[in-house]
Amino acid sequence: MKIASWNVNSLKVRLPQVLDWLGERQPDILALQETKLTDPDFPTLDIASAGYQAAFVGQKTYNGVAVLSRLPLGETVADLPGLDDPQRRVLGVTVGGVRVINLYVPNGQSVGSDKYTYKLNWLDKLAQWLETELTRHPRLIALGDFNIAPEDRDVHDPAAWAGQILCSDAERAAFRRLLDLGLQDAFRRFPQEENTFSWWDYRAAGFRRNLGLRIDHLLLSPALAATCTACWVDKAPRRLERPSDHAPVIAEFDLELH
DNA sequence: ATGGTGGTCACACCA
Repeated sequence: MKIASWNVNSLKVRLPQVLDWLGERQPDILALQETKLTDPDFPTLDIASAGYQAAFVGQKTYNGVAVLSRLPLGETVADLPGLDDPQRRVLGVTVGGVRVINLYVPNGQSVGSDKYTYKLNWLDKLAQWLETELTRHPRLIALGDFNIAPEDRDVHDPAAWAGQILCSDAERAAFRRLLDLGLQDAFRRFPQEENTFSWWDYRAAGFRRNLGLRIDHLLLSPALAATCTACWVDKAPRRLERPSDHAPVIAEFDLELH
């Protein structure tokens, strides 16, 4: 069983790449962020033709999340409890006994800005909700674009990024709080090459020079972590023409969904 | 100093 996360930065533009990638990698579940589509515009038929059902919640221009699955989708939720938020950033779905929580964490813009305050409050509400969800669902994965580089080794130039947005102490503390709930960073359960990232700025030839950050994560409950056999970043789609600025991250499990 | 989107054809907003 494979579960993946990919911030596609417009599903309208990236749909051909997503369909190709589904065919190549054959994930059981794919969580998408930044679809930037309203629900009537979601490409349900194209995705069904590829063999996947879809749950989605979107808005015009910004945000938007979706979960694609080969198996039927169960209980769905699209809001963080305690946060009255028109921004479509959360989609929880139960698939084959696994609780899948797809997240597009706010970017935060810059430390100290209004958007930064919103991000930290959002992460506080997220932690409270995940604590509850973990009591209800032993097998849980919280995955997506967290917009947080958890440690200096997740940053191409830690000195330049020190204290900056995506790397600030408060953001990293919010990420650690999720780990303190018992969630495990799937990527760090396995040996990895140094300077492996999941996002590279479009500007200044960031990808070619590997000036990236690891901000896309798959966090596993203990029961799910026990079955995880691999976690890796697939850089291939980032090399294509007109790529997303993020690469997909995949976790593999010794587990059959049913 | 790039890219996606929207609403206009030049630029603002967001990442």
